[in-house]
Amino acid sequence: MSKELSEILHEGLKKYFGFDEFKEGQEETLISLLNRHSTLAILPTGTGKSLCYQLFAKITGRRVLVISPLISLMQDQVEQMKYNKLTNVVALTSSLSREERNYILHNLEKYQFIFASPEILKNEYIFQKIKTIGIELLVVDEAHCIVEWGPDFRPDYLLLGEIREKLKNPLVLALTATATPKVANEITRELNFNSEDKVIRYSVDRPNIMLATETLDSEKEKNNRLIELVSTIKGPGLIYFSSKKKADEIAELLNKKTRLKVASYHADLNLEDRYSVQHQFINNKLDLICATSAFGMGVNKKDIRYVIHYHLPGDLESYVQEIGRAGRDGKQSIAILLYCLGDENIQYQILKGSLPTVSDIKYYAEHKELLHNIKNEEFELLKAFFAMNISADDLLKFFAERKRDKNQALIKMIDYINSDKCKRQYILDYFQDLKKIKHGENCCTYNKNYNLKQLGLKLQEQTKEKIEFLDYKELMKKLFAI
DNA sequence: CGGCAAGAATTTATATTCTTGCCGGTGCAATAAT
Repeated sequence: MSKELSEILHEGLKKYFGFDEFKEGQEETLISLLNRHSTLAILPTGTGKSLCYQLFAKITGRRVLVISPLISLMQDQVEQMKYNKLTNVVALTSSLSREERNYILHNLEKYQFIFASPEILKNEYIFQKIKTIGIELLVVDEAHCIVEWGPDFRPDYLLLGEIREKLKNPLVLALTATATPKVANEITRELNFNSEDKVIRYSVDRPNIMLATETLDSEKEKNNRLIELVSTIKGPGLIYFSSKKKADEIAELLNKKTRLKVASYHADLNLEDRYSVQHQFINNKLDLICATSAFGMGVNKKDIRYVIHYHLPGDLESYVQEIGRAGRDGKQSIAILLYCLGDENIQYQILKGSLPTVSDIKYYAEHKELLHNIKNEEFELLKAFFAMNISADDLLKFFAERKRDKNQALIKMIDYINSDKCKRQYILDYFQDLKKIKHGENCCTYNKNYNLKQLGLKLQEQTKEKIEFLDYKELMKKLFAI
């Protein structure tokens, strides 16, 4: 495009960050923004997505509001930016003391970068302050949260479009590492993109992560295999579970049966323990973490060598996010999914439990006043949707659709495990990624098919070519020093 | 859903069969009680 813009950008990159070259996607994103197009940038993990809005703000002098899903993430970002001499940064969160908060709100115009959660913007007083000083770029970090969390976990993620309107429609930059075209569409729709706006997409493929799935006959066998794997592959490593209890249990088992230092990580840990575990892991004081999906976002450890899934996640987006934490240093790494027939029941139950039942929706639509007295967490969602003035009929439709979508996504996840075609190609196809890969060494490995019909799940037939696979054990030997 | 463990019940005098219960993730903000 414009040569001049590119020059300005490179100068800024050198001046503010000390780099000579942009990473994949950064320059394209910046040019799109400078041309006044709201932009959804889907860039693989580790490409430095935050540099995009930081450099944009430095060059244009504009004020930025960054929507971020986690307080810890905001705190890390603020710290990181201050370290990089970007001092006019603040995170507005519930962890601030009354004094800090008052001071910040009274001096808000001093800050060029403001971090906030979707929830805190519901606070009228805080929102008015932000609105008054004026926002010229609205950044939505980890934008897949809109789709992943908005409909049934953090409904305030569905209010971001409204927030944008109330802020007088500033330019938007949405950032994520994983989004299928469908998810990307939903993100741009929620954020009121128009036809001029841009979606920048780079391949989700991570060539240095070998993909493996193994099917085992029993939990015992799975545990033995796990012990074997973590004792063979040189870490650091990460094991994902769908259950907090199992994560604890296996962490204990591995501490006993191997020489590794293992800790578990999930939402039952208090903040202190979470911090402690994460930092010990980052500083190589721990070899291995047994975690639920609570672990990962914002964890910047470059040398994770393997990610093992003890349980399957609910969809391939989550799977790609989770395995993407391996090999950020570009070195050969591996993702192994261990599967036992029936494992998907956990996900299926989680799925069902995350959505309000038809009878609850119908009942409370008629008796909304009763909801005010219910403290139970699971009714918070219904409260939030009723507060958005959505009719019972629309809600029923909405959740039925949500359930169908999540079911479909789970079926694809299971199909990925059982598919005997190239795993990498499978993922690329799922994301409708145009990159064509050549199946070869260190690509993937699979085991034999299981009868999915036995699970009561219907599947679409996939056309597939038979591919020659290398010997898994030989590969393991070659890849990893024992 | 479905598999498994703990406890109850049945008789098989101490082991077996039957029944019941349980599993299952992600966080924000703001408030209340020590």
